[in-house]
Amino acid sequence: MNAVLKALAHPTRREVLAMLKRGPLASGEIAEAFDIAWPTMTTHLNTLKAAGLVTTERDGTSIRYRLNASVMEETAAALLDLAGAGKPQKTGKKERKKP
Amino acid sequence: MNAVLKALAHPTRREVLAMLKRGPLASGEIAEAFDIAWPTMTTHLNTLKAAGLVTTERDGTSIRYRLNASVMEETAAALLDLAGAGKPQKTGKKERKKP
DNA sequence: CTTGTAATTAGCAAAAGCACTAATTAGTCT
DNA sequence: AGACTAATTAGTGCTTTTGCTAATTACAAG
Repeated sequence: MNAVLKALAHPTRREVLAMLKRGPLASGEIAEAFDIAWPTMTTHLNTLKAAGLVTTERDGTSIRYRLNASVMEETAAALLDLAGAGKPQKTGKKERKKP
Repeated sequence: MNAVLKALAHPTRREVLAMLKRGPLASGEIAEAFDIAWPTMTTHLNTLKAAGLVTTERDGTSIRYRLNASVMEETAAALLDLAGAGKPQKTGKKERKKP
């Protein structure tokens, strides 16, 4: 969760996520959309990936980055909990996965 | 929004917010609950205040810090939006498949 | 195998963030 | 007013983050 919030704490990375909302993109397509060097974007993408906010898959010559919405949804839920909002919190219990 | 996410990107500050969820506290009470020097906590509290996550009010000899839940709720909503969930954005697109 | 395209890793410098001690302000209470 | 308490500001060192250029890997195609 710390990694996720740290990843979200940079405007460029949030913009990348907003781009990926429309669909998966290749690293180069993302880098071209910004005014920064390609290796710098690789660093940002690595941060997002380490946080679990995006996943990657090879597609021929390029690598596609895909948004992982569930991680962000969980984080939003955690924030709502931190705000003391409506839902009664689960006292730290994580969602149970299918056994 | 950037300031809010940056403020949330530190464990100590999130713990402070969790404490304040139970009710407003004085700066000293907060600082004592952690293993850091008082001035360091003042810096963290200033960060939270600059982000709008807390408000302050004088109460006799001490200063009370109070959680501002609405800012965090708005941030959570923004994250959900970034995840593509909840309210539709201006595109109004909902889970559309690629043609 | 060699060339070309896509993307990452290495290595470095500038900027920002965090925590500390010492000094200072703000307000209360005799 | 003067002393005492609560909290913040100043100034400093250290670590992390960010962004760059140059070099390198990974894969596809001729």
